Amino acid sequence: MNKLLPDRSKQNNFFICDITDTFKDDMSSMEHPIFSLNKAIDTRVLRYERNNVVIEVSPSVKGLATIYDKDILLYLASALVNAKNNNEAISKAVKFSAYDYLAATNKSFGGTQYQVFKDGLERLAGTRIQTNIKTNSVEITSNFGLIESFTIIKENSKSKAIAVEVVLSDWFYNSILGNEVLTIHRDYFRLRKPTERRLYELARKHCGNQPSWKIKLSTIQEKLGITSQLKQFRFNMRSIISDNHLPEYNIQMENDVVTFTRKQSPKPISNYQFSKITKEDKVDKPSPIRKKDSDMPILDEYALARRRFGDAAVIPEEYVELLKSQGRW
DNA sequence: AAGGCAGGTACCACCCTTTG
DNA sequence: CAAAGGGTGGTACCTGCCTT
Repeated sequence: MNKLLPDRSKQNNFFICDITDTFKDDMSSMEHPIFSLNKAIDTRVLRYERNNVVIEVSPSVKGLATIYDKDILLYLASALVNAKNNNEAISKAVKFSAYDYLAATNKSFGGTQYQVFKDGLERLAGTRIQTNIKTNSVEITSNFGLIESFTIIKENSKSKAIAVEVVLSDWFYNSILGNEVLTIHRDYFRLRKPTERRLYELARKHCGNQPSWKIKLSTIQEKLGITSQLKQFRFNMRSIISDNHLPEYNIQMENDVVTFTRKQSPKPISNYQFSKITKEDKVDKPSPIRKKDSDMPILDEYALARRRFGDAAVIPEEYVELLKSQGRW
């Protein structure tokens, strides 16, 4: 019987960068499964091709980064975004303690957790992504890791806290500078099954604030990155549906069509918080999205707004007005 | 063909102990 | 008491064999 993990968190919200969605522009509808759902070491090369854009995810000998390893990136994104919102200086190199990470992501503090944490860092650093995204009709092939490097610093003087310094890749860091922030429900970290975690991500992204969203079972299997047979996946889906653990969304399945519905009525859109942007913040400051030193593809405001308010949702006029007043629309 | 089922592998939580 | 480490058992995805 699959039970939710205990809730150890005291925080209400968790800000993340939705890093699997940062290959924007011509790839806006892409949901490439970058992270492995398999618990066994996964050394496959994942390849995705669409409209002459090729994305390849290659593991190191340690295997592909898993969906659990992604927690590290979520934690880092959260920490950086919070620091940025507090007007603190941020950089690509981030130092933090393993204990803080475990606490923030609802994990226990057993010795194995520290080992798992270290293995996760290795997989994150080892997993390489290669893509040939075109910018200004120049095709550039770039190859980068999920994180650039990491250093474990053991402090044995006063505390035993294991400090870790992670250097983020440009790709990830720029997505934070670009303010690509969504809030995920804290119960995400209580989801035990990798499949459940991916399902929540998909629901969050595609269903958003819409009342419902339908997708074929075989399509969702592909988007999730599930490689087992369809019959096996169908069986697993039934058990996930009967568990009904996903925060914010219900799932139903009929004739191999999966339907997501909101658990509660969506928040009134005028109360929707779009990543803490207020008029006061923005008017006299350049938009972080338009950072000059950002060499990543710039998201257009429309795509950004669509992301915030859901693909089919109407973008609130006041938000459009806000953007217009800043010359960003 | 399609579903049932068990085994492999690694991960994670739980419990307990050690360390400062 | 908080932080870190170790051992053990449950869990999840995938694979492949077996049954219907």
